[in-house]
Amino acid sequence: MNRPTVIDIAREAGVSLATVDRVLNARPGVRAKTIAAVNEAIGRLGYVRDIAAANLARSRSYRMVVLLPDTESQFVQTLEEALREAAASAVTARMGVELIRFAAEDMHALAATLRRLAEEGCSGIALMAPETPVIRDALRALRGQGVPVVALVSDLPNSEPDHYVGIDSRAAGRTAGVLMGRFLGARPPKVMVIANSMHLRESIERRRGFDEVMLRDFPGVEVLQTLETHGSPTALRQVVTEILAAEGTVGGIYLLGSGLRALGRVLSERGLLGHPVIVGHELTPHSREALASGWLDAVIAQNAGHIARSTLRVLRAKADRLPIDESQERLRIEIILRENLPDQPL
Amino acid sequence: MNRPTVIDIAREAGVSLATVDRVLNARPGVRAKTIAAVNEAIGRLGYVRDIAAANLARSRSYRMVVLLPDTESQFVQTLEEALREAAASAVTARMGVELIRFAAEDMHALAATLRRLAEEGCSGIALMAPETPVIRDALRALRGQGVPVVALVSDLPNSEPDHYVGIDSRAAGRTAGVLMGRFLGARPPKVMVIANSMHLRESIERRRGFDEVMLRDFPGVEVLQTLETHGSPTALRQVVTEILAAEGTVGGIYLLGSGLRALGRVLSERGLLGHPVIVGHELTPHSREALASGWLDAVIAQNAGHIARSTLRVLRAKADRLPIDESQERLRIEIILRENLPDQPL
DNA sequence: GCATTTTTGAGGCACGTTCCTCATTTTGCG
DNA sequence: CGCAAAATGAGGAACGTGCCTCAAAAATGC
Repeated sequence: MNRPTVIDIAREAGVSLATVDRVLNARPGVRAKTIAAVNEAIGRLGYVRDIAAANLARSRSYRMVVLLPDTESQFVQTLEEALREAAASAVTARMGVELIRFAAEDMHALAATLRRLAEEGCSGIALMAPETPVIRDALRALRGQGVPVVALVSDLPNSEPDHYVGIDSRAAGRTAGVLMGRFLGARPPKVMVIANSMHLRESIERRRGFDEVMLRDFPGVEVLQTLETHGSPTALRQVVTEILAAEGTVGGIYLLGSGLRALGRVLSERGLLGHPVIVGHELTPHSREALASGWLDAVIAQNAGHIARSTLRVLRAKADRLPIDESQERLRIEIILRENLPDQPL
Repeated sequence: MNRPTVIDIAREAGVSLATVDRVLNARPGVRAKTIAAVNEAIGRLGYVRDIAAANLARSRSYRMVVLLPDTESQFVQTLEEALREAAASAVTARMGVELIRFAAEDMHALAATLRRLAEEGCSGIALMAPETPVIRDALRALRGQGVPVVALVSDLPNSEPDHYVGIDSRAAGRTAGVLMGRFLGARPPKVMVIANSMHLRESIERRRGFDEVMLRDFPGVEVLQTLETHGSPTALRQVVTEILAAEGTVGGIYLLGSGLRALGRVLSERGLLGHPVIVGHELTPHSREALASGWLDAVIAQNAGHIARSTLRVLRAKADRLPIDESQERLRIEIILRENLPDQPL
C-alpha cells in the first residue's frame, strides 16, 4: 500500500481537491462541517503531508539569522563554526543562514539590528545575548510580526522566546559541584571560584548551583568568594596570585567562564599544575588540550554541534508552524573527562 | 539569486538536460570529457541537488529493517522505543522501518532471517548482535548485494559493516575506571566487577578499559575477578553474597552489564545501600531511579534517542550513496550523575 | 422566493528532479 | 571512407503539493 495523497483524501471525504487544499493550508472559505469531514478522512486514511513535495511546490526558502556576540571567547567561536557547518548542510533544505556578530557591549546597536531585520523580513532569528529591556522590546516586536525567535545558550525568560536552545545553568553548576566535591579527596578543603563577570545570568546561576551542592553534600569544604576577571588574562593572574597569597593552597578551582589558558600559565609558573582539582565549562580547543594533558580534571559542556543543528531545526519547525521533537532537541549537560574526550572533529 | 537547477547546469556546460541527468546519476553512456565538463559547471555554479525534488521524482521509499535481540534488558527495550519513535517521524521521509526481535541465542535463525531479507530485498539493515561466523557470512552476502549494513551498539569488525553506531566500549570502560577511582576516596580500595557474561565483546572491552585506568592511575586499588551472572538475578545475589563473605567489604562495585535492580536489593538487604561506590552502564528507568535515589553514583551511557536517529539517518544516507556527517553521527560517551540526569522523556 | 454572499468544484501551471523513448550526431575502428 | 557503436539531444510524463482563477452550487438574509 502506498501513502495516501491529497487525491485520496478528496475522494474519501467526497469533496474536491481544492477544498482539501483549503483545509490543509487553513485557508478561509470552508464550512466547519466540511473541515471536519476532511479532517476525518485524513485521520481515517492516516494521511501525512509529503513535506518534500510541499516545500518543492511552495519553492519557499528560509532566511534564518543567527546573532552572536563578538566576544573573543573560544566557546562562541566553536559555536560559530558549528553553526557555519550546520548552515552548509541546511542549504539542502533551502535554508539560508546569516551569521552576524554584534558588539557585545552595545545593546542599542543590537536592538537596531533586530529592528532592521524586522523590516527586511526573515523567517527566523536565533540570538545569544543577555536580556536587557531594549532587547526584550525589540524581540517582542519581532515576535508580534510572527518571526520566530530562539534564545541561544543564554535564556531570555522575559522575552518569551519561542524556544530556548541551551542547558540549565543552575544544573550545570550543580554538576560541577559534585565533581569538585568528589574529586577533592584528601586535598585541602578550600575552593576558588573564578568568573568573567558576575553580571551575567549564567555565571550567577552556575555559582548558585555549585553552592547548593557544596553546602548540601560537602559541608566541610570552604568555597571562596567569586573572583572577577572581566575576560582579562592579566586580571586573572592578579586575582589568583592574591588569593593564593592570602588563603594558602587551595584544593580546587572552579572556572565559571573563560580564562583557561591564563589559569594554566599561572599554575604552571607556580608549580601547581596538576595539584588542585580544576573544573571548567565548555569544550574548546584549549580545554580539550588541558584535559588531554591532565591538569584540567573535568569540563561541563553543551555540545556545540548539537546546539547549532538544533537551532536550525527549531527555527525551521517554528517557521513552518510544525511541532518540535522535544526529545531530540533537549540538550544534555555533558561531563567530559580525559577518558571520554571525543575525537577531534578534524 | 536563486539556487541553480539542472537546467542552469546544462546551459553552463553546453550540453543537454539529459546528459546532465546522466552525469548526476552516474548513468553510463557519457564520455569522460563530457562528465568533466558537467562537473566543472556544477562546481562553477555551486549547484546542490534538491533532494526533496529528487526523492519526489524518484517516488522512492525505503524499507529499513532493524534487528534487536529479544533479551529482557532494559537498555534494549529503551532502544527499541527510541527506534519506534524515530521511525514514526521517518515516515515523513518515506522510510518504513521494521523492527524485528530475534532469539538471542539462536544465531542460525538470525542468519536465516538475514538471508530472507536479502531475498525479499530491503534498502538497509541495522543489526545489534554478537559477531559469529554464520552472521558474518550472511552479512557479507547482504553487503555484496548492495544492501547497506549498520552495526548497532555492538560492533562487527570482521563483517566490515558500512557503519557502526555506538560507542567505543574500551573507552567507556576507561571512563568508568576514572570515576570509580576518583569516587572511591577513603573507602576500602577493593572493587567488585559484575558482568552478564564475559563472552560478549563489550563486556571484555569494558573490563579491559577499566583495568587499564585502574592499573595506571589507581595502583593501590585491588580489582577483583569478574563475576558472571548470565542475566539471572538469583545468580547475581549468590555471587555478590559469596564475594562479600570471602573478601569483606568492598569500596566499589562496577556493573558491566544489566542487573541493577537485583544488585540494589542485595545491597539494601545487607544495609550496604549508599556505601560502596556503584558505577554502571546505560540509562534506563531502573538506573535513572537508582541515580535519583542516590545509591548509584554514575552511569556511563550512550544516548538511545541519538542512536536511533543516527541509525536511520545513516541507513538513509547509505541507501542514497550520500556522504555522512561524521560530526553529527559520532556518539558521545555520556557520564550521568544525579545532578545532570536529563528530565524524564515523559 | 429572490438576491446576495459564501462555499465548493474543476482545472491548470509550477516546483526540480527522475526516467523513459526516439531521433540525431559524433566517435572510433577497420 | 564508410559503418557500427557510442554519445548526445529533445521532449514528455510523473512525483505530491501549492496556489491561482473562474464558474457553479449551496446557504443565507430579507
